[in-house]
Formats: sequence, C-alpha cells, structure tokens
Amino acid sequence: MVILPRSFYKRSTTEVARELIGKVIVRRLKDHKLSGVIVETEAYGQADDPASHAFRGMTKRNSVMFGEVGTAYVYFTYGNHHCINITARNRLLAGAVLIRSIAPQEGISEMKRLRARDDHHVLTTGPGKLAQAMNITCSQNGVDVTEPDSELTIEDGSPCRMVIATPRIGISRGKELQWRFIDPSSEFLSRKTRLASLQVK
DNA sequence: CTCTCGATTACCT
DNA sequence: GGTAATCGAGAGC
Repeated sequence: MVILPRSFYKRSTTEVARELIGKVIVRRLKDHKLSGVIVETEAYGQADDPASHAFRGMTKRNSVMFGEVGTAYVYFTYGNHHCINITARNRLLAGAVLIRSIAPQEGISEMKRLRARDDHHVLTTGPGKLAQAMNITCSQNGVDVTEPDSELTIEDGSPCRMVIATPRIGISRGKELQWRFIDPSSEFLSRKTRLASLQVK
C-alpha cells in the first residue's frame, strides 16, 4: 500500500476529513501489525470552530495542531479514553481531523485482546475504542504519519462510493456545522444514522 | 490553587 | 432512553 504524502493534508480540515474516508490507518507494534479502513471522521478548525481544542489558541496539549500537517494529535479525555487526530490545514494556523471509527482489517485477534472484547463490531466503532484497539496513547502524540517506518501511518485505500456530511458528535458548541463525515454503507459507524435526515453531497 | 467539564464508553432500565 | 465512572486540561480567581 501507498502512504499518503504530506501534501494530502495541506487542505482544509473538512476536505481532508472527507478524503480520509476509505483510507487505511496502520499501527505497527513490536509483534503485530494492526489496520482498519476509516469510515467516520470529524474536522476541527481553529478560530472558525468553537468546538476545536485550538479555538482559544495554542496550549501545551494542542500544540501539535499548530505544527506540521500529517502529524498524529493524541489527547486523553473523560478520565479513560484517548482520541487520535491527524493534523491538517490550509489557510488556518491550526487544524486536525478526528478519526472516529474504523472497520478492522489486520490484527483483529490482537485488537480483541487489547480491547478485552470478543465482538467484532464493538472493537473499533468509536474514537476511544479504536485508540484502545490499536494501543494508541499520548506516546503517539506528535508521530509523523507520512513516514514509511513510522509506528503509525495512513495509507491509500479503495475509493469510497459515497461520503455523507452530518453534525459532529459529543460537542456543545459548533453543533450546526456539518463537519462529521461517514461512509453510510459501513457496518462500523460509531452510531446508527438515520439517512433521511442527512445532507448528501 | 480550585473547580468545572469534556471531540467517551459501558452498562443499566 | 439515561447515567456513573474517572482524571487532567484549562479557565477563573
């Protein structure tokens, strides 16, 4: 497979979030290779986006969002969970795309062990779940996902037939923005989605 | 320094 | 459908 080049991430976060649907996230561990097809993402901006960690400027936690694009931004939340983003932007100072759900591909038995769950469908269907299934923690914050030898990369996949935009999940501000992107045919979305209410693009 | 609350999940009714 | 768990970031004093 081909690793997506840095130029892929030099666009608006909404474009990158849409384009990441159907791409493959690959995690290389000492004894295992884990991978999955991205089926759900969310775009986060900066001054244009009150839901973004970067909205109020740079802090210790979000500094990666202000650095080179194509970098993993991992943060810890709700006292239990890690979430992984890939930094992206064009005109703004900061930006990132949250990977919300993947369809597991390689290393499923190891993912089951890491998650302590046997059910295929609950392994990676949520940002906290997929981070746990791929053993992603703050140790991966700042990792370059465009480097072939990286412990974490994003690779090309088969083109997705359809991508739909919806409101983002779990936020209190910026709810009106349709910055969540899904492959509506996937069985591995973090939530059941009512297609009738969606904006198709 | 203290306090609030979160880009969530799992388990309950 | 509702909510407890859990703890660090960051905002406010």
